[in-house]
This record gives sequence, structure tokens and C-alpha cells, in this order.
Amino acid sequence: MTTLKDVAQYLGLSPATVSRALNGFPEVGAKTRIRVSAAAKELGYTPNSNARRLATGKSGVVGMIFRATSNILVDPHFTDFLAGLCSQLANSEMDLLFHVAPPGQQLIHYARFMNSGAVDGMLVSAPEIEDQRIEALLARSFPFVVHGRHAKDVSYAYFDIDNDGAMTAATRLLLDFGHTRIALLNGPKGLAYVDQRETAFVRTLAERGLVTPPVFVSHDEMGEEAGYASASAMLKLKPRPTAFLCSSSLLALGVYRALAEPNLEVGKKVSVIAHDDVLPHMRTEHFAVPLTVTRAPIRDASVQLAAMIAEVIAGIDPKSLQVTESVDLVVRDSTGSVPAGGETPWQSIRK
Amino acid sequence: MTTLKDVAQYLGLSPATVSRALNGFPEVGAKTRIRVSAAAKELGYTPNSNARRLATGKSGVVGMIFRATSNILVDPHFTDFLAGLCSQLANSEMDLLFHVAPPGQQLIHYARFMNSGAVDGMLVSAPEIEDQRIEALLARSFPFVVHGRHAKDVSYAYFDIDNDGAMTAATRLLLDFGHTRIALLNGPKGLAYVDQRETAFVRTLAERGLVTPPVFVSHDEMGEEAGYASASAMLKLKPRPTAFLCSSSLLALGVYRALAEPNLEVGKKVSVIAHDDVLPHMRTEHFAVPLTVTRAPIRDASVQLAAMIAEVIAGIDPKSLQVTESVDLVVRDSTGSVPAGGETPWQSIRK
DNA sequence: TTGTAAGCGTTATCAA
DNA sequence: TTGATAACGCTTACAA
Repeated sequence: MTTLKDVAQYLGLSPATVSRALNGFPEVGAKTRIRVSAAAKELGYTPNSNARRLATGKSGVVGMIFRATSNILVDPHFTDFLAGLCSQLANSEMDLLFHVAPPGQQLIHYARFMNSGAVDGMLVSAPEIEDQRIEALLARSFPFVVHGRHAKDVSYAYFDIDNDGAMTAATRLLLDFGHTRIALLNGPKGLAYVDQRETAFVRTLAERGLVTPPVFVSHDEMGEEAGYASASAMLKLKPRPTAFLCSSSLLALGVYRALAEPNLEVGKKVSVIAHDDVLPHMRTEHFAVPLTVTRAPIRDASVQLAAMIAEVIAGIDPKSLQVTESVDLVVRDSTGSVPAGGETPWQSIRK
Repeated sequence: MTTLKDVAQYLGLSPATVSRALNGFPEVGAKTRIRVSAAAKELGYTPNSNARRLATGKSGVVGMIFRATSNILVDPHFTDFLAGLCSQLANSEMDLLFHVAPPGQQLIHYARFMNSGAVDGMLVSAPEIEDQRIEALLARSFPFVVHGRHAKDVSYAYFDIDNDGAMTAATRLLLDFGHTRIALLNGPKGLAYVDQRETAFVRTLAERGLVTPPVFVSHDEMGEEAGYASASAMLKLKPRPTAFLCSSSLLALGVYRALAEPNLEVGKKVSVIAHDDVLPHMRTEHFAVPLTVTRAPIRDASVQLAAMIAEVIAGIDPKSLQVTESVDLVVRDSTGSVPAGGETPWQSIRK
């Protein structure tokens, strides 16, 4: 391998000068700079990133740590998230380092990352209601940004969508269509946004004097299979839900399948609405019955998060980097009025 | 930050001894080792990975470089691939480094990776028919493994599926059902496996004296949208295809949608078969009409590739690390005989 | 504008 | 079994 010293010797210069020339220091003369870069190219010189990191204390790398059997890695949303993240990080000449640690060892691995100099900052995804990773990061004031936020008011940089607004709008739409037996198909318990969405849902129902029985709420992976399973089970209840509110478009896909078996027409017999992260390969407008959604492209999140972490690392105040994106309500054909006198006996569950 | 020196001073030992104790060298006495690891824990010592890398010349990192507007990053298959990769790499205590480079600058960035010491090995995905990245890697004898292979006989480590066998089986099945107008919905041109699949398809047809007109073959992203668009266009042809062979289950999903519009029953009026990478959130057995597929879980690939790259880095001969996984044919309801006297005029395209 | 030299935190090669 | 000491390749005061 060609080293800085090789280039220096070749030119009869000192390594320091070569380093300065290559790194664009202003004191270097124009002709020297040209000579140096020519020689570097000629000799095929590439700086050793480990040496540079050791000397500067910067790695140019942002880390993410996953749980060993992480949901997020099995989450199809994640690909799109990743795409945006990487492209944007490339603009800051940064790379992304993936690390997997068992659920019980998360904190140890976070500590190792913070102390080893392997990364300049961390990206935290799917924060939990009480997130110890965030606490650890905060305690060491290590640079990080969060996708979502674990509480209402926080002091770190984050990008979140307006989960409350989205769920409120979705629930109101169903209420306005006359639904009172609304099921919520949500994500896994313990995640902050799952909780936030549920809170908004419950509150909005309460505003109209309604409560939802626990059997009308499910917590599961946000995939097609889980949507099918949960919806199938709920459809056997008497009375059954007349509407399904799903935390993800994949869940809604499963609901569609569950509704097909008893031949309940989507949007007529039963309404379905979902939150849509806008995955390029999963267009909700092209579902068999176009799906009513609350919409917030997950790609927006990743692009902004990548820009943010670069800024946090650069020393910008994290509190100035807090974004809550609003969410659109897109009404399509999967939502409609409660059918008058359906075959299911009506039973009020008003308080 | 606590350094090795700190621990050494604290114990009245030399850094060398502490290093040896912590790294499990045999010459260190049992009591010393215990003392050292206790002190290390007490002082919260974490080795600086950059210093270690510089000293050892090893990074413990495997790299992947994507094209800036990479297909693979928008590819939902990729999430599952990544999941397997990371979990398995964790077993070798390695991490994955993601880097994005514009299409035209791939080779420069590969060179940089090889020379900078940032990674110990590379993972190459979606090889092209003539792949310069592979040539560069080979030329420097830098450790790498390939998902797929760019030619029949190669000298590097790879994990591939039996594309030829899969396509041959799929095509034969359709032929045995009496189909002669078979459309192929394939991936983007230039990729090795796309070519390999097409070759097998064409050859198998030729064995029965059939040719497929170019309009019956499409090359596109392997998503639902593309499947819909291609199938829709082909269905307008006279005569139209009676069967669709898709390179991915997502394409098949789009074909289903295209078939729904003219109300052509899947498996009755028109047959559909696809290659299935077995994505957890996209179960082909649960399609509206269960899909006939050639099946090879992409997760197998990633797990094996991760194990392989670790071995290549460890110095094992790449030629001993070449796996071609066989593919299952799973016949379900989306394939059937050509309907007798359909509304579309029959027109032989036998040679 | 350039050179000298120290230092980044390890590992590895000698001796002891 | 342990300790000096020299790399590893770069950056960065400080001097010139």
C-alpha cells in the first residue's frame, strides 16, 4: 500500500505538507498542491482511514444497532427507510454501520460503540416508551437522532410524524361515517408510537362518549399475516367491528383477506383505514379496493434523519433539530357509512 | 475515555500485559488475567477500535457499496436479505458497512475501500454480466463473496440459486399445461441472473420447437407496478399470452391486478407462475389465488454469504466456497390448462 | 510556505 | 510471565 510517506518521499516533501495539500489546507501553494495531487494519483495513494480516524478522532460513520431478532429488520418499511438514509448520508460523505446485538445486551453494545470511536453518532429507531438506549446516549452526550420520540417533550434531535393528528383524523372519519364499533390493529406493545397512536384513538372515541373493548384492539407485528389473524378473530365476535383502523398498510392487506372469506365488501359492509408509509412496492391506491389512509412517506423521515445526524455531529444544538411532520388524510373507497341493518345485531357500547 | 495505559497504570502493569490479558493470550497468568479484567470493567475500559485497527490491519467490518439510485435499496427483498446477513455476521463479531456511490464512480469507491483499510472484505450483490467490480476485486485479490454469479464458471466465492433449473421447471410446467404463448416478466437487463433466467426460458421453449416474440418479454424493476404495467400491455396484444412467468412474486402481484380488469380468472383463463424469494410479509400461498412458484428463500442466501465472507477473510480458498442452491417447484392454483377455445383467437407461433 | 516532531491507542517484537 | 520499545499511518502544533 502506498502511504503518505511514500508520496512525500517521491516528491521530496514532508508528509505534513502532503497531508495539508491533500486535505485542502489554505497555506499550501497552488503549484505544490497540483504536484502533490498528481503524485498521489500516480502512485495510487488512498489515505488509510484507520490511521486518519485515530489521529482525528472522527470516523465518518453513523451506527445503528439492531436487536438480534429485530422487528425492524423484518420490517418491509425498513428498506425504504434505508434507501433514503444512505443516499443522504452520502452527501455528508458518511457511511452507515450496521450492528446486531441480542435484546438483553443492547446497552453494553451501545456503550461499546460510544467508547470505541467506531462511529461519530448513532441513529435510534423505534423508540420505546421508556428507552434506556436514549438515556445512555443522553447521559454521555453522544451525538444521536431518533426516528420518532419516546415522549412528548424531549431534548434530543428527532424526526417524528404527527401520530396523534393522524389517528385523530382517522378515527374521526370513521366516527363521522357512523361507526361505533371500531377495531384498532396496532403494532407491538412497548413502542412509543404504538402507544401514542392508541392514546389518540382512545381519546377521540372518548370525545364522542365511546369506549372500545380490549378485544377490539390487537398488538402484533405489522405484517399481512398478523392483520389477517387479528381481523379474522375479531370478525367472529358478536357484535363484530364495523371498521378497522390499522397502524400499517400491510395490516390492512391482511384485513382485506380476512374480509374476503365471509365476503364482507370493503368500504360497504366493513370500513378499513390505515396509516400508510408509502412504500413504492405497496401502493395503497392500487389495493383491490383503494385504501383510505393517513399518509406520511417514510422516505422523508430517513432523508431528514440523515441530514440531522450530520448536523448533530457537527455540533448543532439537537433541540433545534426537532421535526414533527404532519400527516395527510387521503379518503378513498375503503371507508363508508355503516350499512343499515346489517346481519350482525346492533349493540350499542356507548358508555 | 479510559485507555489501555490507564488500566495499566492503575494496576502497576505495562500496557502490553494488559493488552495480552484482555485478548486472551496464553502466557498470561490466571490471577493477572482476573485482576486485569476486573480493573478494565471497573474503569469502564473499551478498546479504541481505530487504534486496534491501525495496529492489526483488520477492521472487523464487511462492506457493501450501492449505486446511488440503487434498485437493490428500493427492493423489498433486500430487507430480508439484510436481516440474515447481519445476524450471521454478528456470529463472527463483524459489522456491515453501507456505502453509496454514484453508478459511474463504483470502481473508484471500490478501490478506496480496498486500500483504506475500512473493511476486511466486500459483499457484491446483483452481479452484472460483465462485472468490473468483480474484476477489480479479483485483480487485487481482495476478499469478497458474490450473491449470484456473473458467469457459469468463476473462481470466487458465491452463493447462487439454480436459476437455470428454476426457470426450466417453471417453463416446462406451463408447456405441459399446453401453454405456448408464454410471457416472461423479467428483471432489469444487464444483471447476470436476469440473463441466466431468460436463457433457460428461451432454451426450454426451443426444446419444444417454440419461440417467444420479443413483445412477450419485459425487463423492468421487479415490483408490483411494473408487473401491472407489463402485463396490461401484453394483454392488449392479439394473440395475448395465456401464461405469465415472473421473475419475482411482486411482479406476479401486478399481473393479478392486470388480469382482474378484463376479468381473466387466474389459473383458469390465464396462468401465472413466479420465482418466490419467500418474503415473510409477502406470502405467495395467500395470494387471492395461491401462486405457483419456484421457491428459494432469500434468507438462506444471506446467512450463507455472511458465513462465507468470514471464511474468505480468514483465508479459506474461495473456490471451496461456491454454493448453488436448488429450487423447489411449488404448484398451486395459479397455473392450469389453456382454456379450450377462449375468446382470443388461437394462433400458433411454432417455428 | 514548509519541515519537525509529538501524539492518537493499540499490537507485536524483542529482551529480560 | 512481564516490560520496554517500536511500529501502524495519519494529523497538527510549533518552529523555521
